[in-house]
Amino acid sequence: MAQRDTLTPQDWIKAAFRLLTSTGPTAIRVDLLCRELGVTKGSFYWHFADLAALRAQMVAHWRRVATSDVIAAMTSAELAPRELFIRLFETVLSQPARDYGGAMAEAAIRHWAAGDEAVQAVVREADTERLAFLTLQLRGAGLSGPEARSRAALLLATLIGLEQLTGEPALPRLDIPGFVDAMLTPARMVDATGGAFA
Amino acid sequence: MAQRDTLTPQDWIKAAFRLLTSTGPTAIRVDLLCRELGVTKGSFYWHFADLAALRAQMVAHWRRVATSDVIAAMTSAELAPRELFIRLFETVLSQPARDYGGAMAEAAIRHWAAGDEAVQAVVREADTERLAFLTLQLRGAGLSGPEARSRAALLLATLIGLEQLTGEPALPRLDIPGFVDAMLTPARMVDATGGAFA
DNA sequence: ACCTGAACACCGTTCAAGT
DNA sequence: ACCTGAACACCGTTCAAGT
Repeated sequence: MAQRDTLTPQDWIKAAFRLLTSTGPTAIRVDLLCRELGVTKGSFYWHFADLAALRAQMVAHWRRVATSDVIAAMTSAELAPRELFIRLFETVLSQPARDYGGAMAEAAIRHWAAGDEAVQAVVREADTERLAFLTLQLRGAGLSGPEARSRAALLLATLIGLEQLTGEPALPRLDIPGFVDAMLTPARMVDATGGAFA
Repeated sequence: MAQRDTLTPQDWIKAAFRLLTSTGPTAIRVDLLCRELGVTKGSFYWHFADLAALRAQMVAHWRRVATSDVIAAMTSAELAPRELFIRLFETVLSQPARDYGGAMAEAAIRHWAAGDEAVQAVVREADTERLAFLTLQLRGAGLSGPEARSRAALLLATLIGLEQLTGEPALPRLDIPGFVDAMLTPARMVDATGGAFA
């Protein structure tokens, strides 16, 4: 593809995401990456210690684009919580538009995390950042602390799950505003001991 | 481990899930499986055409245990939708109790699906079956057709997402009954053209 | 029918040598 | 600094031979 006379880490990472989305996770191989970039395998090992190092960089890129950048964009848009959540769902549901692999990347990354401590740490960071952001928004919408935390985790789970489902069993038409409204509506929370929760 | 004098496919599948949960997805290797079962590699290739065939059997097993069996158990318990949903969430949140790999299996299977048509077909079947079951329950709880379908997809997404999050960023305490109540509460549904939805 | 043991093939990784 | 080309190592797969 379009390349300058010397390769950058970004070139390798982009090529790897391209292979991931086009052919699947097994296509992330040194020889295929090199064919894609028109170099030999030694070049790869000058830029990266091994394939695990490349995956680590892919995960770092995903963390930035899929988490921090999204949160920054949402924050700067200064939307009310309700509209912000609706836009978040729309972003997740319009998967193919993303350039870092979309749903395939999420599945691959969470899979890699199971066998790679470093990857797992980054995924945890991303989830924690998302959770804190969602909790903040829900507090802003008037929910109590415990309730905002609970609903934030459930919202995050829904977003992650939808990412895995998009395109799969032909999802029905979703009433996102209705769902968001339901999530913004406080419930009576009672803890296991029977005492008031909030 | 405990083995009769001749191995069954079940022995291999169980060993593979054991390796998956203990060491991660990269541990599903012919040599490691054989060490675990006390045989040589030729034995594996008498039972299975290749590793892809073993994975296909693992996916088939997951589909039965994680989908059909769960639905059958829920159905025979004859619970009201609200209690049924609460129990479903509890089942998902108590991951380690499962014997087919739990959350790690879900991530691995959805990852394999990206590069394997046969696996993808089974995952699609499982999702479709879950979706139909949840939709049926929501209709039983009094939601309209379109609303039940929408909420069923969002419920399924939440369950799948929670499976990926369990244990990860130390989830806060979740108010599952409150969430279920919110999902059972009908919303005014209006479609994109502005007309009444249901 | 079920498994052994050795061979082969593929792809990840290394490294001395080039520019 | 960045890459080539050849070598090596590992693990998936095959297969003739054993019981």
